[in-house]
Amino acid sequence: MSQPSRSRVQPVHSPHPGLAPWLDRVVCADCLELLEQLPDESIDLIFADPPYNLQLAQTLIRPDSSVVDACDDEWDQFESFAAYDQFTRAWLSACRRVLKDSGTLWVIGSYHNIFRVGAALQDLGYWVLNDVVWVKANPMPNFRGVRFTNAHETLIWCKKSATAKGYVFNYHDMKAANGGKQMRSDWYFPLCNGGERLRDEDGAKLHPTQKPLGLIDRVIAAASRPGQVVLDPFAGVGTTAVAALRRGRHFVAVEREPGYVAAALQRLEAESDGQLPLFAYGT
Amino acid sequence: MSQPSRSRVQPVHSPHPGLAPWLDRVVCADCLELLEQLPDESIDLIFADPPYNLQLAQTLIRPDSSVVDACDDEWDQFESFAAYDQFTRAWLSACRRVLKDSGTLWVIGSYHNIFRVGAALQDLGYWVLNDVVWVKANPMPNFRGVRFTNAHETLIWCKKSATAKGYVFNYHDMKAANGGKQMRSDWYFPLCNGGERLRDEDGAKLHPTQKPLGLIDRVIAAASRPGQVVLDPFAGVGTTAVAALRRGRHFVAVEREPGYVAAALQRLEAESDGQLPLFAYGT
DNA sequence: CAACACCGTGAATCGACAA
DNA sequence: GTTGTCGATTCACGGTGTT
Repeated sequence: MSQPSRSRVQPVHSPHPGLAPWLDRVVCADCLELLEQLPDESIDLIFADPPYNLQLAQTLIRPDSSVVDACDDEWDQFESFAAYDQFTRAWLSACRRVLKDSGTLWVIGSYHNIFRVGAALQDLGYWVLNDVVWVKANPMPNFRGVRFTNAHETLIWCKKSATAKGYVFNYHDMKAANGGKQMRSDWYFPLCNGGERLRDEDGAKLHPTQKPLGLIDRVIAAASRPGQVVLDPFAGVGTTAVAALRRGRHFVAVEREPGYVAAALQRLEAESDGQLPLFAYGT
Repeated sequence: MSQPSRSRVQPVHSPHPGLAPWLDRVVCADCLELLEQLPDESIDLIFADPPYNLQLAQTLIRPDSSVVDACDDEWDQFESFAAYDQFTRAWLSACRRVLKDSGTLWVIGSYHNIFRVGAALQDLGYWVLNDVVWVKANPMPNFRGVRFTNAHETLIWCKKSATAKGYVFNYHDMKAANGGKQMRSDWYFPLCNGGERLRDEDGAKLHPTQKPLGLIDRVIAAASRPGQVVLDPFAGVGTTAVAALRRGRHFVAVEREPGYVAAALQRLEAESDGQLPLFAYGT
């Protein structure tokens, strides 16, 4: 990891010392390499959407004989559960070092990986505050009729340790957003599609698993305050960064795939309408 | 484990050899002791609602009897998780031996234990088919307003191995029960209360976590056929047995606490209206 | 222009059996 | 183990085109 190669338009008088080179940047790097560069206890909130290790065995055909466009990307391939566990513990450990004692971590996953992630974070000393289910309005059906429709994903929300104090939970905002009743652990959102889904000129999706902005917005609105720093170690096409920007939070976005980084930068520059400093590439 | 001490009213001409002493019985025993008595590959469906009280697991299983610090000590957490994992792997292994190759296992839990259970069963070779969330119609609010309302629990449905064939999924029944559309992985049920909740003369709950009958009925209806055998290694007050009985499935119910066993027997005798053989106590 | 029909698609661990 | 055959199998939403 070298320093970013493009300088910002304006100097930032940051209340976040040591983060300046990466603050409000999308950095193209392996997340472990970048996390090594960040100071201890510098991050308020982490949202992580790691590879799910789907282990797809064959092509899936719909009843109308069309082929499902599966997530078969190289970055989602792991040799074994043991290899996935090692990867998981590595990034969770690195995140724990940079997380403030008052900070919290969110991870999203499916049954393929979430149990392993949950056990690993408990083993590392994180303390679970809630698990939350994203109930999908419009999931893909089970075409063969051999299982239940996979209609949800799971998020885990945890603090740094059982004894950690001072984490942010904007209880009243959540209650207000839920019609005056306490926000529950089941969240209903549609899949990311329509105009929100990023596509190339041919209409192909830019990212196989782009998350809905509304989902991440709720995470940021619930568990951070304006001016705090949100880290996304698997930033993809930058949905977390966009949500942070709109909510007035700083962000540090890390993504290994240059194509995703380019899409995220384009999205953020459109979002900020030229008012934001330029966003930087790492190496 | 001795043989049951009370004989049945009628001989059972069972298509389930080796299970006769425990078939359609509530056995008062530690589940590991009873599982040792069951033949290999004799069970079609297992529903397990294991304890997740870490303090309980610690006092029961921790090998040494050293005095531990308060439960907010990190080392203590590790010890506690390790003890719980050991307990989990033991009963999951025993269940896997008695499960038919075509059988499936369900486990229910909350964020306190479900990640550990899920990782353990994957490590043991079970293959997850679905995770299912029980979305609670009427959850207990979070009185202190420091977290989201804990409004769901998680069930994991798995088969014996990735290559196991022939598991039961009554797709059309589930579809019909869902108004003609595929049954999804999010199930909406109220908590067990009202007339369904078992209480003593003082109105106190007989069991702290009695599950709603509708939830377990859906599990049995989805994943077993009439005449098959359902095992519940943590039977509590016998909800699984009642559900199996009503659906025409045989059951083997194991529960360590005599008070719960007594409640389950009373419930089943009322349920069967004298038509069932007497239910047996183990030791 | 409104209403309707049609089509594409989404983190998916998606057969059983005989030769 | 591999291959070929037979058979059973989809929901919600958004975009486009037609009536």
